[in-house]
Amino acid sequence: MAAVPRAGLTTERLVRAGADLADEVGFDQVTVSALARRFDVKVASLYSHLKNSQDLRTRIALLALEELADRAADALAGRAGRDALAAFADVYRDYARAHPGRYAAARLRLDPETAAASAGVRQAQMMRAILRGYDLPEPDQTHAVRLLGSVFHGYVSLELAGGFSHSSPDPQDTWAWILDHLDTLLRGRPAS
Amino acid sequence: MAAVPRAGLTTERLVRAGADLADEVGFDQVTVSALARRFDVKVASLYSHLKNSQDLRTRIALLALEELADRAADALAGRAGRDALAAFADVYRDYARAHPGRYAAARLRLDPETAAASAGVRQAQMMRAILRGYDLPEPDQTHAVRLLGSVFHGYVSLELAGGFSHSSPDPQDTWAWILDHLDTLLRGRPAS
DNA sequence: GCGCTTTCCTAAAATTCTTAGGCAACCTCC
DNA sequence: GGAGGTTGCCTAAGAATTTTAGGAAAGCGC
Repeated sequence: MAAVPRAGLTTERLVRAGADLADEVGFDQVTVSALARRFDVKVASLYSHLKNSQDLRTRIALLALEELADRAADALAGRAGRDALAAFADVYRDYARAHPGRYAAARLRLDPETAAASAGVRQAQMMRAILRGYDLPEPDQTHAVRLLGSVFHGYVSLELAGGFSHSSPDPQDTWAWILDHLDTLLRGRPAS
Repeated sequence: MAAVPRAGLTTERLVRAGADLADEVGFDQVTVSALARRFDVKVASLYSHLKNSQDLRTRIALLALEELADRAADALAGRAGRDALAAFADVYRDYARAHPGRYAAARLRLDPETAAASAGVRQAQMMRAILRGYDLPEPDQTHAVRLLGSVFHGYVSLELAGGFSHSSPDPQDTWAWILDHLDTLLRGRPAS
């Protein structure tokens, strides 16, 4: 009898392949069936490694949050102030552009306890670390964390949705303008 | 024979009901089947009024964009400066909180020509009208349009995703803080 | 080699999306 | 008021996805 080689499925590999699939065809096109096809395996086989379709999506989201946090941590090393702010912001923007499916996954609504155990927490901590350089008293610091989160997510999200495409000025210039003004705002001094 | 009363389906009614459904169960749970159940009608019957499932979602998105633009236009009447800015921002936030499914629909990626014919264009025009009160030269005005869009969308989106829940300070305070600082930023003078 | 666990399978049910074609209700026009 | 055309909703059917249940075989430890 022909030996039937194992495909070597693991939750890890499935989630990573699911993330790649998301980047290629969009997060909401990620399906257990498509993933099975990619591994040339029957659909039911995946259910030994994944609880269900939602479980797959959640795991991709957690992977994306980890990757984002890792990159942010790297980018922040040795930086402070405006430098740190820009580095952090660029990580977000670059990640979203390079991995739109993963980025969309990271925006998935997680139930509170899953969210609390995710790398999203690390991201918030890094944001606070950046803001320490601006010496804001509470509750301003928290307000600022929320503002930065909103701007970064909002901008990246709109740019990804094609909101700024084919229009001048260059989105890159807007990005720099925004970072400049955020820096100024956090310093409490007027823009040039 | 028992008279079989017509359900009175129209594209209009279906889209409105679909939007309500989105608010109740989430935009991505909006399905042709669920909509048919709601009208107590067979699924295939909807295909006389809707091209397909994607068509339904697109129409809900366009409805939401119209509603948002209408509310924004109402809110802006007779206002200028910081007042107009806050009124516009509150329309977004309030709409998203009252109609989360519709708001999610409004974030749907539309193909460029559909987007160009949507009420999204009116929203951008209103944003520029608000900014005329701040007297910004180009390209700063465009940068500012993008910044405001990012902040409004980003904040509302994060708040809706539960990002600020159960944490102090009150999100309402953050919202006011952000609007204050945006106003200041646009004026080019330091915050108090 | 012998069992045990893991891995992947077949089979089957439920749900959704979509198209094709039919009958009956309604509107128009004589 | 009936004839004919149009519209509205139907039945039927196929394809895809999700999920569960249970089976066979591969590879591990002894």
